[in-house]
This record gives sequence, C-alpha cells and structure tokens, in this order.
Amino acid sequence: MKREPHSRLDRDFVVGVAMDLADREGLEALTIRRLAGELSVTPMALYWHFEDKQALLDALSDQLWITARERAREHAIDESLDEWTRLRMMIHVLVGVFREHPTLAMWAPFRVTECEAGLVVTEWALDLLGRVGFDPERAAEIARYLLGAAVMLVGNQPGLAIPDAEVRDEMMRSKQARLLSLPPERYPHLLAASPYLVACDAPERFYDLGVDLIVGGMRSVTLDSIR
Amino acid sequence: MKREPHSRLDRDFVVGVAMDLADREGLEALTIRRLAGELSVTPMALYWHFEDKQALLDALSDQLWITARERAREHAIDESLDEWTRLRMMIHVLVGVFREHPTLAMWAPFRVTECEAGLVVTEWALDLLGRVGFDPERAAEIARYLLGAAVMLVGNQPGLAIPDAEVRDEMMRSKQARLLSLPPERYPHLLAASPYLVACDAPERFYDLGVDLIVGGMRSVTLDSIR
DNA sequence: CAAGGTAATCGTACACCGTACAATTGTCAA
DNA sequence: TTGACAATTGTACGGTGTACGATTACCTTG
Repeated sequence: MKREPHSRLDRDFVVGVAMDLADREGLEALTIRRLAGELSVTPMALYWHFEDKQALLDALSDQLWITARERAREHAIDESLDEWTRLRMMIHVLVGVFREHPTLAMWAPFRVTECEAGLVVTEWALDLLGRVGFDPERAAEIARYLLGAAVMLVGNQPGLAIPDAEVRDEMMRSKQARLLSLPPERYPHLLAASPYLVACDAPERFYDLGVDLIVGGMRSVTLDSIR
Repeated sequence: MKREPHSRLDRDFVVGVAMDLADREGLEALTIRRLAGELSVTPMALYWHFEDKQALLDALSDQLWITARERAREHAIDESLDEWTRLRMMIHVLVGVFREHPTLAMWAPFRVTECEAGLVVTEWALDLLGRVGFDPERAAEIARYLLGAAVMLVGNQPGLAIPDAEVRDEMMRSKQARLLSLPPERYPHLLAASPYLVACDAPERFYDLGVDLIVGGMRSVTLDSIR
C-alpha cells in the first residue's frame, strides 16, 4: 500500500489509496492533506491529477460503477434467465458492491449518468425493466428508485459513520440500553423490536430481505401483477 | 424573520431560523457563522444554546419528527381503517414531511430513536407492521427500510443539492443534452428514458409511485401475499 | 434602590479544511 | 548540454467548527 518516496504519483494509484483510506476510516478521514500524507507527498501534488476534491470523489464513485458493471455482466446478463430473476440479480450485485465501500456508496447515484460504466449498467436495467412491461417513463423512475434503494439499504446500516468497531459496538450497546429503559406500557412494540432496530446480527438475511422488498415493490406496480 | 437586535436568543427561535436557512440555501449554507450573522449575533453565542453544531442539526431533525408525529396522529391513527392503508398513509406522511425540508431529511433516520417524537412514530409503525403479520424482528427491519426509503425518495431527487433554481435547471438541461448525444445503438433505452432520468416534471405522481413501491414491497414479503 | 450572582454574549485564538498561485524540481528529447 | 514541460513543492488565503476567558445584561435579594 505504501509508495516508495521517489516514484511519481499515478492517478489510479491515488484512487486506490483514497478508496482504501475511505473504507478504513470513513469519508471524513478522506481529506486532501491526509491522503497526501498517506502518499508521502504535498497536498497540492494531488491537484495535478485531480481538478479538485470533487473530481477525486467522482473517480472513486466511477470505480464503484466499473466493478458493478463487471459483476452485472457476469451475473445478470445471461439471456436464458427470466427477466425478474435477472433484475433481482442486478440489485443483488449493486447491494454487494455498495456493501464493500459503504461510505462511498452515497455518492454513486450522482455519478451514474456521468460515467461510462454507470451508463451501461443503467442501460441494462432499463432494458430489463422494459422487458417486464414498464414504459420508458416508468422504467426511468423505477430505475432511480432501485438504485436509491440499494444505496439506502447499505447506508442505513446503523453506526456506519463510525469506522472504529469498538466505539461502534459501545454506542450500540448504550443505545439499546436506553431503548430498554423506556416505559413498557407506552412502547411495547419498540421494546420487543429494540435489538433489531439498533443493529442487525444477520446482515446477509437483512440484505436478502431488502432485495425482496425492492423486487416485490417493482412487481407490485406492474399491471399484470394482479394476474 | 429578522430579530430585533436587543432581544435575547431563544433555542426554538434559533432552530426556526436555521431550518429556514437550510431550506432556502441548502445544508452547506447552514454554517455557525452564517447562522449567527442571520441572527445578528456572534458565532459563539450559539454555543450557549447548543453544545455543538451536531446538536443543532439534531434539533432540526427532531423538529421533523415532531411534525411527522402530529400528522401521523391526524391521518394514520384512525382505527377504523385497515392496517395496510394506515401504513400507506404513514409513509405518505413521512414523505410529505421530508419533502418540505429535503436537505434535512437525510439526518432524520439517525435521530429517530433519539427523540421522543421519533420513538412515538416508530412505535406506531411497529404496531401496524405487527398487525399485518410481521414478527418483531421482521417489523424492525422493515421499519428501517420504510424510513430509509421515504428519505431516499426525496433525497434522490436529482439536483437537490443546488438551491438556486436557475442554476439547477441549466444543469439539468446540459445533462439531458449530454444523454441525448449518446450513440443510439448502444444506449437505446437510456435515450428513450433520458427526460425522466434527469428530472421529474410530475413530482406528485413520482412520489405516489414511490409510496406504491414501498408498500408493494412490504406486502410482497408477507406470508399471506401468495393468497 | 444598590449589590451581587448568574445567564447570555462577545473577542480572540487555534487547528483544520480546500485550494489559488508562483517557484521549483525532475525527466526526457533535440 | 540545453530547453521544454510534466510533476511537485512552498506559501498563503479565506473558510470551517470551537475552546477559553473577559465582558455584558438581567434578575433577585438585601
């Protein structure tokens, strides 16, 4: 990960280190000075490779879309599968990519129509949505929903902003303790649900439910869902 | 809106002005110095009423939950209605509240279990989710989804971060122009959908669709949805 | 009505942020 | 060897949140 001090900077390498930093310590730690320090270089050196910080964040988002496109090509393109399972796979792919870089996921929607890979993924999604019967307007709206929901699923994970696992666990403990100390006659359901509100110990199951909710929602707004 | 220079600051009044500022010019304009200026006061004066800036943002979020609770009480509590329409009304209420303060909406989920009003709304939602057949764990997970999806619906509105309507329109125009200049043989669906991807001219219909997608998703994961 | 205590505000200062601009280095072709 | 030019540095500016102490304004008590 470290870079020998006398080699030159390389845009892709910077993106990699920035990604790693954001994943390890969160978006707030991804500062120009900090990143420059990580690269043993002056802050302004980064401005040769990126117009400004937003351009750096854009490059990171684009990276997400690139891996999303690759995985979608692997899993959601098989024409022998029916369209609904391909749509489901696509959402699963998106959620998977976002889960690997949770703090960056929130920027991805803003870049989807700004980078090649994002456009390709969108085109595939619109194609599938058209095949299951949505007209272009509906397909566009649902594609936006689908993308936003995938991001929201991983971004809504409680305590995502706290990179330090120890601090995060402590915060969750105290949070649940506070919930448990609520008056039971006023908040019966909340008390019963408290362990699942404050954290989820079975993330795999949770994300599967999330994908079900998204796909189920889409199916329910098709005309032939009445069948 | 303005405050006579020689009256004292009042926490609720500060919250009101801050809310207004955030609504008018976006979250980025809501800075301590700027807010203090708006109140004809020194930045540090605000620190008497709020421990830090996060506490101010928390107070704003809590305000959202307070109005959400009031409206939910008006519309989603009527016991004569069946549970699914009450759930739908609740989501509609949430979306409505968030739409009025789009830039603040993204903070609301973090505060839902930290303020009285948020707890009450959550309790009601969990109650309804229990009535339609979800066990507490499922109900908790779905409540989180529901809340996140409502926020996402309004936060995903393209160009939300640009408060200036003129600048925003110009950005949307150029964005769509870029989409329209894409090679039609590679991006046929994207071209057809481009006007609806870049903006939505019928927001009411769009949000109705969003609520349908959320409710439909929930219905689809109930056991008896197979019927 | 004067005095004192405390709630509220101000002034100054610090560390951090993104980044504009000019000067400087390193590297490679002519 | 000498430009030319890509890449990096150094310095500085305006912005942010906020710690700390001095200073007001007000209200209660004697």
